[in-house]
Amino acid sequence: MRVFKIPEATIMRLSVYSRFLTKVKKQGKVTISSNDIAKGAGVNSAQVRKDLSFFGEFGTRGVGYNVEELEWDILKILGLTVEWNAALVGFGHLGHALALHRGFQERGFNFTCIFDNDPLKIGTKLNDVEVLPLAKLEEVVAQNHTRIGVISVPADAAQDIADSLVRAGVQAILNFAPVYLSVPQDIELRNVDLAVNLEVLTFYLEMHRQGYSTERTPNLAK
Amino acid sequence: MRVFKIPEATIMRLSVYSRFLTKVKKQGKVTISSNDIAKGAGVNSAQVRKDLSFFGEFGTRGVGYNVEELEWDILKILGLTVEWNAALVGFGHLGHALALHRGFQERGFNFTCIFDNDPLKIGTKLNDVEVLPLAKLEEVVAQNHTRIGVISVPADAAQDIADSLVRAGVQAILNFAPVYLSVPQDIELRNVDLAVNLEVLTFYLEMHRQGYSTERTPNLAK
DNA sequence: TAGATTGTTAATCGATTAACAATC
DNA sequence: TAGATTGTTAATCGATTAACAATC
Repeated sequence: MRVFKIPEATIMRLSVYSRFLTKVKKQGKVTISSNDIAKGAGVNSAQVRKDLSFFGEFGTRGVGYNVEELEWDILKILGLTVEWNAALVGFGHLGHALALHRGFQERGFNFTCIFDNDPLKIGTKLNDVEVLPLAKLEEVVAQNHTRIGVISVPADAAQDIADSLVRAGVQAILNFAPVYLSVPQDIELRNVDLAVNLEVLTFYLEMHRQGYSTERTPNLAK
Repeated sequence: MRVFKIPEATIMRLSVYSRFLTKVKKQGKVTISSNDIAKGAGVNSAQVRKDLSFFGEFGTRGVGYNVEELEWDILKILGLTVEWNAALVGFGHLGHALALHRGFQERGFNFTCIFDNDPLKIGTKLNDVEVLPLAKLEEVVAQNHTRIGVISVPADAAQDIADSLVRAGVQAILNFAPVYLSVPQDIELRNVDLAVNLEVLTFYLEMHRQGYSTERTPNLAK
């Protein structure tokens, strides 16, 4: 099997580039340089060109990139030229916010099934989608061939949910619970940890307060 | 000024370790090895020891770490032995979920002021906190000496909000809007991009579908 | 003492960046 | 042709990991 090693940071940046290109396209720009993309994404231009070079040649020397074509090419790389269905598990405040999140809709993500164990939530509907009990998860997710599961349940329930999703046949899990989940090697798992990012901030504030300079690698987030 | 270079990945892992230690403490364990912490956080034991070594010596050779002491020491490093007040800007679904997010409360984060520009939301209350109009942001944040701002407004409004927060004197910003924000160098800025993480998953699913193996660096998220 | 596990060094590995030939 | 900008190489930089002496 062909092996294709791409830094994960590259994938994350491509996602950022593509959204920036969408914005630039709306402003009517037709052509853009790696330098302008870099400024719009907070990285340097060599990084932009290097990231793209993993996947081919997309620009014209001396000219730059066609905004619309490059946007489309990146969306193709990310698998975003089709819509994706996902199962949402946990319909609390965060789950609710995710289900309605504009940033997901804009990029073609749909939550086609939603699960919770709260009797007050079960049976309610979000648009056309009925909230189902957790007991139905494996059956429904398997039947729908849903490939992506999103976990927004409390930390102590998350591992059980992950296990259920895996048994139901999902191939990828996005986990919002602040806990490390163990899943089989062939399952793609990513964690979004809201508190971790806030704690990075308090760490630096605390360091500054103590009179330390905390120079560090410039990175995407800065 | 003393310079203190710590990989940001180390800080993020410390946050994960400390939550795992809290869990372990509740289970009644008194002592733990770097190997067990590593398993609980999905990293290897050398990484755990290296991460800690930036800040001192916390264990006993041949024995391991005292769970409660290490938990506390890490919280101290992260600046989490005190409570933190933050300003929340944007009280839509996501802002609402963040304000009620258990993972923030547990770690001592309070949103002591909330802003939105929707007349229907202004004047409503969340617990004791009244939602104020954006026009009040700079005045209130400055008066309260709020050091952290959290942005959960649509992408096209985020830069203006960031500018306001900076003028109001915040030192750190956590941005949930899917856009790169430009802020002065001395402001700590981190982005939580919900869609980026989902798109990393679709990228790998798409690669697999096309018959590529996407071996890559094992990392914290996996 | 024997076994266990830390703290740290040095090697390895991988990602970022500078520089420049290619070329529009 | 002169100027601009890409694509790519090689150098640099930084983070991870293996290995082991220190030591409980």
